[in-house]
Amino acid sequence: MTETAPRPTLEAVAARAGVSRATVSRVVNGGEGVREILVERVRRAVEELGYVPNQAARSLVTKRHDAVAVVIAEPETRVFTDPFFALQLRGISKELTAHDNQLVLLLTEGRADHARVARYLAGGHVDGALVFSLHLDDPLPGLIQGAGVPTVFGGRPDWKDGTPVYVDSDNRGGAREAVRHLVALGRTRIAHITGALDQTSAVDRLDGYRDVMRDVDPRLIVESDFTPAGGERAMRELLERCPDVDAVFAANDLTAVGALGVLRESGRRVPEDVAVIGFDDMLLVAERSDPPLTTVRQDIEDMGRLMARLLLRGPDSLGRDRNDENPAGASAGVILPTTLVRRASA
Amino acid sequence: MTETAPRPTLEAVAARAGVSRATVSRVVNGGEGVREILVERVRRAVEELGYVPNQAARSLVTKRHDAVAVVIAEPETRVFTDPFFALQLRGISKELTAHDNQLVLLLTEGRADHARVARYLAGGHVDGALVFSLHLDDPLPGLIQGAGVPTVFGGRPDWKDGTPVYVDSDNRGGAREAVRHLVALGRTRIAHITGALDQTSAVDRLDGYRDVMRDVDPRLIVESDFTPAGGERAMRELLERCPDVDAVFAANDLTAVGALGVLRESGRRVPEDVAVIGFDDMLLVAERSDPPLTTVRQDIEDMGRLMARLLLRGPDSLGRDRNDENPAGASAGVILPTTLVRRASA
DNA sequence: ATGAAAGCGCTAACAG
DNA sequence: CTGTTAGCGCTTTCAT
Repeated sequence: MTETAPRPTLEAVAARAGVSRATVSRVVNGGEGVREILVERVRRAVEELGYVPNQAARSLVTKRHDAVAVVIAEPETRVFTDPFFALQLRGISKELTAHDNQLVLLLTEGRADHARVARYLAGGHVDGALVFSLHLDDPLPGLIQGAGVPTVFGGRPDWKDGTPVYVDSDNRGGAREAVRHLVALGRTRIAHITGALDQTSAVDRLDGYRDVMRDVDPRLIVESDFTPAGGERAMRELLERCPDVDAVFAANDLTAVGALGVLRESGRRVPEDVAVIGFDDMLLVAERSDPPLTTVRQDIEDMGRLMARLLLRGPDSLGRDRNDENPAGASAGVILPTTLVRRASA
Repeated sequence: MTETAPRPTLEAVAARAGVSRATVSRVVNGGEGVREILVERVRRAVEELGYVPNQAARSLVTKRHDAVAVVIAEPETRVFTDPFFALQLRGISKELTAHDNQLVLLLTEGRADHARVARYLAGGHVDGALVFSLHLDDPLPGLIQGAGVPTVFGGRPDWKDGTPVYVDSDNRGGAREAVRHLVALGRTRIAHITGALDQTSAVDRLDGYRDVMRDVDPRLIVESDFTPAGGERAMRELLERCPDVDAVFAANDLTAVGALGVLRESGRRVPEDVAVIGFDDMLLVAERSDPPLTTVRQDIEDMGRLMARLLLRGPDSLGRDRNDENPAGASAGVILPTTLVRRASA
């Protein structure tokens, strides 16, 4: 259709405003130290010509890109079945937009893409990266760390060395609150169906459960995988091992819903016979399960926003304040609070 | 931490390989017409130095960016409650990656962002755009069309003038298939709960329903909004207006689930008394509803992939083949087939 | 406060 | 087939 009309350049604006390119550049970039009268003149020229700076040319000299990469590893997982992902992106997008940064999305499907992503990041095309990697053994975070790009992780990374900057929900605290609620309800045989334990979120939730249930009967802990089917399997096993169970804290809502089904099928009433609590507050399932699920909510969008903010603020802004209370080696993580949402299941 | 180590340039590689910059450039861009021996030498130098082309410098001269924008308008809508969005992005990402293109994500939250997006696209930062706009009266598509960037729309746009390139599911055909199935089941009082009629998908599904139900009792059509709550409301109204309804085709799964609840509550059995069919095959709800939902599936990921492919292939590849059967004015849309997935509800 | 000039790293004619 | 030479559009000293 329309040939890409040649866009006006700085030169054109300068000519039109009767000043030099340098002056136009100054005005476009804030207008510091330029006479008001000229600023005005340049502004008008920009307006009239519909001038938009050429980002490539600018980047070439400034070495900045005003763009950050968001890398999401292995999206086959839960990422594509729940709104997590979308909410996170929304939070990130809002924050980036507010700072005039672009969002470059990098999705990876296994090893094959690792090299590509690493190369891209190392290639200096973006000013930073926000990375989500769900699995503990994922080599990608390591590669990225090696790419020398400022990075903020989503979810606590399984790191030994260095102090990665990350943002996470208070999985452990949220789990504690859930279990305490169950205790307050007078339940004594409180079980836990774990998530996939190769993810820190699952580990942390298990730890939170253990914090409250000090010397719990180990049979009350069943390992699962965050899926509804996994929840069903786990609940069956649980019922077999401990028919007297009177409460279950599931690692997420999907698992909880699976458990709910098995419980009903076994003739038990929820919450009368067995109270159930989930995690995530995934509205679509938590609100519409039978009975509606009591669960631990995390503010996903806020998490995304915070990650972006941390990244843009620069590597030195975190845990390195003037009055540094933070001895070397402390982890630079930000933990977001969770809240218990009471519905009918507990 | 680490200062951005100065990245090696073409110059450096050239020096190391003992050739000119031009030769290195040729090799890096395919190596056509360069002696094998030199190609080899350059390749090694690139390898050893860890050279990565500076995209900004390249774009500056080629005017290409190997990047496409994905703009998703008004994500407060359903976009953030179902996996649609994520699947679409995955399809797009795969295709773009295969062609070494980057994905720049532009999310908009209302009018305020329109100008920003328009400016960005008009700014010539990307080679094309894939745009999703759900609402008929959304001004964004118009702005984008005006930006002069090659664009492919996701979902049939509500266009009068021009022939926008778009990809859509066969909403109308899918609806027809669903309703025909209901007819084949021997149902005679087949109702339709529509989606939000300011979206073409809802309109098309309604049209599909009408295609089969020629002179249907108008009271069997209830307008709704694609939400579970809307489905409940609509189903209540329907039951009141037509207590003899024996089947309902809901505009999507969420709506269908809402209807399911009301039906159960009213003492009707599904599918014995009333058969129900949804649309989308949103696994999380369709598979786990009670009873599991018979529904029309669309291949969302494929839709994304196709959009990207169309865009990369260039504006002239579509409906403009040598043997042009397509008179001027024909719409350049690609419609993807849907499939009826039978579960228990119909 | 403003302009002149020198590149940023790369590709694309054009010679040779 | 390979090297030389111009810029692409912008920022940034450095003078003025």
